[in-house]
Amino acid sequence: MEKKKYERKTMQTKKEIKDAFISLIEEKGFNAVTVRDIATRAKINRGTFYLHYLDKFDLLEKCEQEIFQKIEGIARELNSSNMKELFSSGRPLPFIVNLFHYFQKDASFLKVILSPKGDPLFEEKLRNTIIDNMFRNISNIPNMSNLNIPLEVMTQFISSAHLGVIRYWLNTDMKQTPEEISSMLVQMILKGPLEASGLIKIIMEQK
Amino acid sequence: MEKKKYERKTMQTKKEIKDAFISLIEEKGFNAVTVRDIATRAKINRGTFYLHYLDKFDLLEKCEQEIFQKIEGIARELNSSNMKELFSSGRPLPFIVNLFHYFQKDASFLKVILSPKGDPLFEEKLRNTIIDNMFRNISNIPNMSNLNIPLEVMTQFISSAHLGVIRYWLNTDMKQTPEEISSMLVQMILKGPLEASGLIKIIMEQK
DNA sequence: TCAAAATTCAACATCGTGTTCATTTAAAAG
DNA sequence: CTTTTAAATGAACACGATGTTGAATTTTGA
Repeated sequence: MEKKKYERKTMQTKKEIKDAFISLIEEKGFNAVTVRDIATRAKINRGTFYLHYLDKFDLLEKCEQEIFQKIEGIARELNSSNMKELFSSGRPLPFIVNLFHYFQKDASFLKVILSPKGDPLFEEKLRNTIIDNMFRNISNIPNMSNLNIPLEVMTQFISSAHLGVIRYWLNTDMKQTPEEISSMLVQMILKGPLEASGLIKIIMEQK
Repeated sequence: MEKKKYERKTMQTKKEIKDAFISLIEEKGFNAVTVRDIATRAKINRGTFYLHYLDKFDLLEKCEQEIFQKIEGIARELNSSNMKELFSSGRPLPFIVNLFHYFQKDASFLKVILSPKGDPLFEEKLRNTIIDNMFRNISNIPNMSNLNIPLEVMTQFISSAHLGVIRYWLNTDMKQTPEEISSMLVQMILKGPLEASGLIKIIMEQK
């Protein structure tokens, strides 16, 4: 009760700053947002902003850290899933499903930050996180060197495809359930997108 | 010979501006680059910059326009390829192969502009261009509404996967030939990345 | 009510911006 | 080589965002 005495007040101010920040990124893009803008929108003094953050980059970093801490939490609470089981079952990784569930909750921020108005570095970090958790126990597999396609090329393909679908899902207001969308993803990964969607069949049946 | 009299001089200055611009984006990212920086690096007066461009955003736009004009040229010179033939042959679309050939030439700019230090909107525009040219004659196909996976989800998956591989290829100094890398891509699209790479087989053979 | 913490307010030097205008430099043409 | 004319320079300007300071004020919890 010593250090937390005035915590509530501080937290409220920080929340107002973050809310203003997100709405401003959505409107004009992160780069165009100024500390003035944030202070005005949050109805605080510009000096108050600097009591909590070094600058707008610091604020961005703090916001992103929150997200990654939650993702780490999700990854930790899952027993590292068995790849072999995944591949034969055709079911999405529990990590991915839970990720979509979480994204649904923090959609407003994630949608903005993953858009072209947001932070390109965030997408890169998120891609790496997804790959790390997806192939967590794959490094010990031998004979990796003689793949038809370099492992790195494949992981870039998979992680980018995931991010593309995540971005689309957020931008279209999450019409599908987390289970539906992650199931689509795993089907496209396992069979290829043309086969999984059935499009290839339709095209082939045409004269 | 009326208007082009002093064209050479102008062009040289513009080239110096663009070269300085690209190297500066690579160093500090587009957002951190100032007109001052560009003028200093290009060894011109700051005022001279404004004789040619409105601001750094205008310069960025002009640079990107050049790229898209070249891509349009590539798309035009190809007879719109037959999807059915593509799917049964397992060969990459000529458009994609030619795109990689062109990317190899303008690699220095494309690598930078597609990186997190570049312009996120450029990637989005490039993704749309790729999809437009890939599925050019697909809108007339009936029964699209009852696909297993919404067409938009599939196209986001495919275009994002392509961009991921393109980014990787540029960042690793294009170790594969355009033919090789686009062949990997089409294999991953047709069979799925795990099957195409052979990784799934290796994992399944493990006890 | 009182003390501490959080916030406000005004002021400051610094830097990048975009514009201007007179001047200088350099290229093409005679 | 000289003239013409476009391109580039250099200096100055007002503006707005930055990050910092110190004193005053408000809010909070005890």
